[in-house]
Amino acid sequence: MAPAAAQQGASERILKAPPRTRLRRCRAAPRSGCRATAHVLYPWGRMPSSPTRPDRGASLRSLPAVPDFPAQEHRILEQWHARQTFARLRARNAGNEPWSFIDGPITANNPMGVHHAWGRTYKDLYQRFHAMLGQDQRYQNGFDCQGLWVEVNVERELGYTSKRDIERNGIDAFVRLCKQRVLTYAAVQTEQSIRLGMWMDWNDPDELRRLRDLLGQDPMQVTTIQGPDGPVTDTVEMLIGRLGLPDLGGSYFTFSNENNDLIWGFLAECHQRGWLYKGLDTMPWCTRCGTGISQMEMNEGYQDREDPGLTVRFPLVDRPGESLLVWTTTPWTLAANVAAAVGPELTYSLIEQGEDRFWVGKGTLKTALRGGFRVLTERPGADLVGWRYTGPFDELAAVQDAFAADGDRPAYEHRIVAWDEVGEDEGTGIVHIAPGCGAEDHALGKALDLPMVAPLSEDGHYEDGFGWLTGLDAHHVAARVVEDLEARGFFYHLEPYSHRYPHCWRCNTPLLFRVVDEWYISMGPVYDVPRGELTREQVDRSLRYQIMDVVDDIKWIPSFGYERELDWLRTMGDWMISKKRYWGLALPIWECTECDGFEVIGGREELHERAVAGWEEFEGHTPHRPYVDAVEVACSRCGAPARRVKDVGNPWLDAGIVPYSTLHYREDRTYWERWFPADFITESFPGQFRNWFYSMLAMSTVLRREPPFMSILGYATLFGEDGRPMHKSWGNAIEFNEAAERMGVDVMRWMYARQRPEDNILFGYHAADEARRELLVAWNVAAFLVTYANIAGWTPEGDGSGRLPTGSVPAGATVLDRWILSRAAGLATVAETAYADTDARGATLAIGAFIDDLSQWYLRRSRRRLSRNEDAADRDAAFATLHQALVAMLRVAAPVLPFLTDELYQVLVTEPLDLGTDDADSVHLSGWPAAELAPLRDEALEAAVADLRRAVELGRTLRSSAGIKVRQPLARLWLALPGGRLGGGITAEDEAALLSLLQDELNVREVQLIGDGSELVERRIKPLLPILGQRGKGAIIPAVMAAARANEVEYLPDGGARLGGHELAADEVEIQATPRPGTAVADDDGIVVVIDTVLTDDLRAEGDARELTRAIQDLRRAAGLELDARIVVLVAGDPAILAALAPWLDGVARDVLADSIETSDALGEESAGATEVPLSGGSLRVSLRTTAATGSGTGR
RNA sequence: GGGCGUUUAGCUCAGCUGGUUAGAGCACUGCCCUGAUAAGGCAGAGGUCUCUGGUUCGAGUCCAGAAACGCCCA
Repeated sequence: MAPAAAQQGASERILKAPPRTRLRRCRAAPRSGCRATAHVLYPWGRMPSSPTRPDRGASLRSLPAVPDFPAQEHRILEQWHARQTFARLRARNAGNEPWSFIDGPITANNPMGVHHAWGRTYKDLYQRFHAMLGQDQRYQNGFDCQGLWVEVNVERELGYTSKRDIERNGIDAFVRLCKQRVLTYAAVQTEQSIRLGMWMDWNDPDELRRLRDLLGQDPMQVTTIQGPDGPVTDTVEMLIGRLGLPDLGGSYFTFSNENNDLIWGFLAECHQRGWLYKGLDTMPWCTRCGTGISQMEMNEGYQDREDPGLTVRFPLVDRPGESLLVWTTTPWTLAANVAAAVGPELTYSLIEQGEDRFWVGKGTLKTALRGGFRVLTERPGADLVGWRYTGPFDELAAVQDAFAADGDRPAYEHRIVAWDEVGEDEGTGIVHIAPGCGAEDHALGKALDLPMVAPLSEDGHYEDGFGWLTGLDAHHVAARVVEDLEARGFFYHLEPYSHRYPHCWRCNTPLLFRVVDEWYISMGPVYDVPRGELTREQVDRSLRYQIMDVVDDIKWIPSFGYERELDWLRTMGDWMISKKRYWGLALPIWECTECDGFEVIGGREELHERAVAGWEEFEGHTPHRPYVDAVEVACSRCGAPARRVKDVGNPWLDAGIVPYSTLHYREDRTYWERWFPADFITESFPGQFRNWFYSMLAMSTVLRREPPFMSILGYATLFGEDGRPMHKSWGNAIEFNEAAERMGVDVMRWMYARQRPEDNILFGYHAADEARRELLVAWNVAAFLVTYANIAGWTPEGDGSGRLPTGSVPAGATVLDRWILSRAAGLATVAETAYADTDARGATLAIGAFIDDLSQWYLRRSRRRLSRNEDAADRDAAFATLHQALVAMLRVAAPVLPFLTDELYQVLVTEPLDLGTDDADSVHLSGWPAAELAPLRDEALEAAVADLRRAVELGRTLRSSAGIKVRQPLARLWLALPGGRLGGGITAEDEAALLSLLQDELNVREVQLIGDGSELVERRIKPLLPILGQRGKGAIIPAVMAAARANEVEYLPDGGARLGGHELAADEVEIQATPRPGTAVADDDGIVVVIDTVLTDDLRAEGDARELTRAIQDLRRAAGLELDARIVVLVAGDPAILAALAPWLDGVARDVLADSIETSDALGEESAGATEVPLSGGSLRVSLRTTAATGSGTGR
């Protein structure tokens, strides 16, 4: 605390004549320096001058007018660290009822972005809320470590261009670099997450970097790291493999031994049930990465691309002179052509062009052909089926081999086949079929038992047997193929063709299709009956339906997630789990070198037992390539050695197992049962239905047939402020670190929390400014409290046990005090329901509304009570109320705004109560306040104030339209209320107090309540339509409403009314006051306000006095005076005006802290800074000077 | 081609189980309040609630169809 600040607010000002003595109450102040002080008070509160004030030590730390959120957040982070705040929170809740959250692992491959911060805000805020409820939690963050994305980045850093580079330089070195990269970014993301305010069981980032460096030196060196239960010593490689396990603590890493081992177990389980198989398929293939791309991944990589649109001719063998015209955008696949497909239902035309005769789909004649033509005949596609044609590359050895007779199968020739999928939207209506180069082609080829020509190697070059093509890169042969076809007479036409084409989602290489072996988990059959009608046996056979049953038990937020997941499960193909890469889960599949059997090993122990060779090489290593590849087992079918397939696993396996691996499913079943299933998970919806959500569901269904999590919150996508995806080259990208330091993370968290999760968020500094302004209002309220509490010498009192008394109305509280406290209690209740229901938005909006009420109503209406109040008891009640309301808000908002709330909590609670680390010295240790605040709730009062505020708005509208400033007092205001009462259900005393508030707010000398009998208003009827509708009287509504609008109403003695010939009961109508036409009135829903606009001289003079006060305050501020600096005011002008003002000058002096107001008919020399103040009767010149007595004051 | 979502003011979005006169924030204009002052308030302007049809006494809201956009799947 700055010494200057500590000395502030030393004296209490009682600004009233005549002189008297007053004792200031001594507040409970644990620090020294509190003593009762007597002040002699002079007229207008002149104080004995005292340049240095007594240091009472009990003042509140003053707050800057404009907070520096980022700087403040850094200070709070240090404070949390120094005071072990999080550790104490965990200790306090340990053993309580658990609330289980499982963190979806973030890929530790790059610094985290602002889009990660969105999800991580949810993760943190719900954890913080449940901690405030006292629930025990695990707080384990997760890092996703294995997979192609890490490999690609490491390759880039190394400048590698293909898999051959990796093998040449050693798989072990490459895998080690991948591990190092993961550790690097795990450390970075840890630091960033801490910056975001996430409370998790974090590793020390420096320790992660140390392990990374040691791994780089020598993975086998032994080192020691500090675990939660003591030091752990092992080789560096093995320590890294044990990260996140109980003895090391910290974040979980999906590359851990335990994670990998449990996946082995899962795959072995799948195998036992017969669901694991090797499939041969054409699949999208990235030639750079040398790997197949799953359907799921392919969907992420569609991009616009221009390809050659090539039309070729296939001469018909049995119809000399006639050819098929076939169109393709992938000329490289023509060498693998096997058939030409026609739509059996389509019509085909034989046309003549010069010497040539072509068969073309009738619907494509105009687009496919070039130049004039003549139609010779037409035939249905079905007629063409079976015709033989000459293929474009029949001379190639590979083609001849594929077409040759093989066993039972006769030799094959190119021919026309029927395919329902053939369309006429583009091309020629005749489709080139290459079962070795396309997924659909492959399926068709399988169905028709066509031969297959597979032209490409892993890196996308033609295999042997393709003549001049052999060895060429398929990406770059189009031009030469076209040349070749032209030379040999197969060419018809070429033009560029733009379309969406799949690209590798990691490296952007256009994908090709290739025939490969991959490993799959069967999802089981899809039955063509509604789920409800499936038999038990059917479900037992089909994993997809078992998963669906699990999905039924989960609460999806937003609810459409449920349907999405089911839809995905209904339509998904088998789950491809293999990838021909290096860094990842080593698939535990050992293939026999002799027979076609394979073994699936369920864990490291089992592998050890069954190993027949190579165990020594593997021992001491994590289960990664290349060491695990050395182990051989014996084939259980034929006894021959079996070797591990070289594939690694799909990374979603890694993330999907975490509800088991991180909850110690294998080694501590009691622990697992305590935390499984998770109560809550949250991730971004797009994509995860088929990724993390799916893999967790699938794995948990196989292992337990139970849901791994009970509720799931999905959120949408983050875009730049311009509505486009964030992209560095578009200039709309914002890095997390930059955003954190420029706007502050609380502002960011506020934006995220108030966003509707299912809507995409537009993120940027403009939006941040809006959010920031909301928080500034809360800040201003606190700053105001601190400033004036210090001037008044007020500090909060503890209850003696390190706590703040909450839930009781301070002695001497006004109706407004009780109102804001009721609002605070209501806020806590509403926010609790919202948070508990995973509705951070609801909580955030409620907090925002409360801040608004606190600032716009409570504080604005209470300013005078807090600043220039002669009644200390009343003033203290106001301070106590404002303090309690503010602290209540801080506690409710703490999960969303951990920094801002704790900073203010320090100032308002921790410091003045002198709380230490044995107490709740942080808002995050203060517990959830709803129960404490509940006794303060008074809903009738809240309703009454709502009415009052509406009346105030009407009054302001009237003043505004009459052109009368609020500063100008008015004689009276008439008010009509529905039912004649404010709200209803409050005491007459409260009502009177609220009306005097109205009087003050609208600056009128008198408020008169009027009934509907007054000549100012008339009765108006409002039929209650929903009630009428419910009672089946809908048909009479038009007539009733017409009468109501015309005010043709007959009021009945029982409170009912007759309208348009229909009699309505008392409870079917509401009778309201409405302005009688022609008066200066405003109304809204039965509230009517009328103002008296007649100004008397007396009223004008009072208005002038307020005008003068305003002007002097402006001068004070312009002169940079301290809030409590004393002044002398000089006023010059027309004596008549001065005379009219005279009765009000004492009041003015009091308000502006003037020792005296000197009047004259002309200003002297010292009036250089004088200002002209226009008043009703003419203007005055006003200036001021400080008195010598001015003290050090309250700086701001 | 199928599924899901979205469509309300210039922009971003509220609008609960249908109730007659559709709101907020930002931006714009004017005014006001103010020792919370780099904040705050009021007012103005700005809308065929995407379109068509239906249910209903009454539709932004419910139903059906269409269109556009987005996501997912084929």
